[in-house]
Amino acid sequence: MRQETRKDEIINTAAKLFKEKGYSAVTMRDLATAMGIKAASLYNHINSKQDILKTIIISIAEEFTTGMHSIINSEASSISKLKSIVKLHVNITSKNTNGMASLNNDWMHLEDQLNYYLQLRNDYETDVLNIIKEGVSSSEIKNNNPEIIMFSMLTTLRSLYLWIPKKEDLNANDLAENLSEVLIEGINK
Amino acid sequence: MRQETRKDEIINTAAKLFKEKGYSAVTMRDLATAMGIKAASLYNHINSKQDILKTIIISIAEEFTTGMHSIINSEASSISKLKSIVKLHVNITSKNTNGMASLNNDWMHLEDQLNYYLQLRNDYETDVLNIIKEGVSSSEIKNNNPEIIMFSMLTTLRSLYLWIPKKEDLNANDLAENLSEVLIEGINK
DNA sequence: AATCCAAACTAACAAGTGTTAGTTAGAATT
DNA sequence: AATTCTAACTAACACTTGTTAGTTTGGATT
Repeated sequence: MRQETRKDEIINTAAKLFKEKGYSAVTMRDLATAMGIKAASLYNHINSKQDILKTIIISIAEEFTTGMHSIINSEASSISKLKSIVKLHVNITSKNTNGMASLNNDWMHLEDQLNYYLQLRNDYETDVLNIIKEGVSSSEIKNNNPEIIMFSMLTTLRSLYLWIPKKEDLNANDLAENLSEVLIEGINK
Repeated sequence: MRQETRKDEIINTAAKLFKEKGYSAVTMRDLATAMGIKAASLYNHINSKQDILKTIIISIAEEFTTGMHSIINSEASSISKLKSIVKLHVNITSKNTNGMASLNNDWMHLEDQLNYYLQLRNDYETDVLNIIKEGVSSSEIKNNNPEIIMFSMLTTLRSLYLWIPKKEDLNANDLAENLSEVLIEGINK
């Protein structure tokens, strides 16, 4: 457990503010006030506002990519791969809801790293879609439009950052379990 | 079919820009450039930047409220009420994807109307939740956590604005049909 | 012909933006 | 005791922000 540096504190505080108002609406003076210091002092620790955003988003995006690779390489049914994806989202989001908000809402304000992010995101979606298509081929999954299934799953999972903080009583495993059930089995009795 | 005024053009253009970069990142000069005029000229037609956001968001929010009321007052099973909600979202979103983006992403930048918006939103969620709970009581719907069901449905439906423009070939009815199937019946064969 | 009006313009404003330069104070290390 | 490091500070910069005031233009209405 590496201990939290001053830089980490700034980045975490920034993520929290970005979640509330969005990247563009948060000023360096807002961030400084939240830290209890003056704006100029921030620059002893960070390079730029943009660099804060980059740090927040890219690290999470890469975490998802790593997780997805290990799911793809596992020998498992399509359904159980989808369940692992649910778990992956619940786990990463639980650890860092504020960062997930930035990833979801402020990725378009990335500058140098925008294309890299878009590539990671696109690859990820393709991977999910392929798992669903495999499931359809092997008759595990109903032959609905695979893109609609992907869209529905991913948008739900991407919105977890809004929901997890409100339900702190529900632990991560239970949530993943319940969510898998709803997403995969439906709700009709 | 009321014809589009200059003010409407500005608001629609603003919604498009807000979708791409978010309310805070769009300047009045950006908007003016997109309209092919100077920033000051905008003020012959609109009162303020904030007023544009208000117009975009509140009208849509009220449309949802109206739709929900007629669904609640209908004599229908819980499942078919949920299907009507899916249709409501598909219809409203199809008509105005850009506005839906603002509603989803920039509501927190509302000033005078923020509390009103939050009230509409909260009432709407409560209505959805009650429909689900009724369905559970009447054994139409599986006894999963009703809040998880609501969360999953609403986040999917709220993200339609991202998806509909990419799939213009799919007509609104087919999309609503497919989406209902996935959300209600699940994907497991 | 005179008036009105919609819709654009130029010029300017006060406030706020991210960031840099240079400095200071205390704690830790040599 | 001298030095380095961490983390703050003040002051300032060049630029951008939303918005206002006042003016001009060309077409429609009287």
